[in-house]
Amino acid sequence: MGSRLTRSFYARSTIATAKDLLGKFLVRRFPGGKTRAGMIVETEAYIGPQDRASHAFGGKVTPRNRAEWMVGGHVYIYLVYGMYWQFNISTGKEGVPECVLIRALEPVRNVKLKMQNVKFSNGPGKLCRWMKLDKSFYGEDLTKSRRLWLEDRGARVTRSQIVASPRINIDYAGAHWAAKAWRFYIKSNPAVSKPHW
DNA sequence: GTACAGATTGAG
DNA sequence: TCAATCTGTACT
Repeated sequence: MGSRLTRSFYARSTIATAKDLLGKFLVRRFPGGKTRAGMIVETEAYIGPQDRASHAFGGKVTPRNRAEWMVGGHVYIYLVYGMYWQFNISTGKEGVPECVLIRALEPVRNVKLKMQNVKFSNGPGKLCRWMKLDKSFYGEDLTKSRRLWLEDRGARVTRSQIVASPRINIDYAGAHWAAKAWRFYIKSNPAVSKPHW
């Protein structure tokens, strides 16, 4: 269908990648061959070690966050609140702890199967449940994986369609970092997660 | 070993 | 408005 995104797409500026991810398609292939796809409509950039909201703040390396340090295009997935997976993609060069959190997808409509509903994927925890993503994907290379990758299917998102706003639920990072407009979403898209402003 | 809070969600 | 639910991380 579309063309898979390659290393050069991810191994560069995190902010630019977070914006360019809007309109790209996340594709999941299940055992047996069935696939499920959704268009990315909302992202957030995390730019450690200086970013207080980042898990790599201060240059910290832990068993949980080591995937953040990988070259762009690898999966960084972790559990929050004891029950929700958060799907991130590493960005930049190896040794640079930056990543993009995928916060919402617009399901690709499948006329043959039952209609997909945005309610299944309009939040970071929900989209992982919908795509059946968990710790087993930790560190997976999206440029090579046979069960998870990203595609450009020709959808165009213009600069005027991109809204930048503060990231969600990171008040612990302090006013300065919480105010950074590093959350990006497609204007008026029905699958964007709750808080709009 | 123990304490504690979190890049969320859905129910009340 | 708030509980669910559990692991990583910090500290004793």
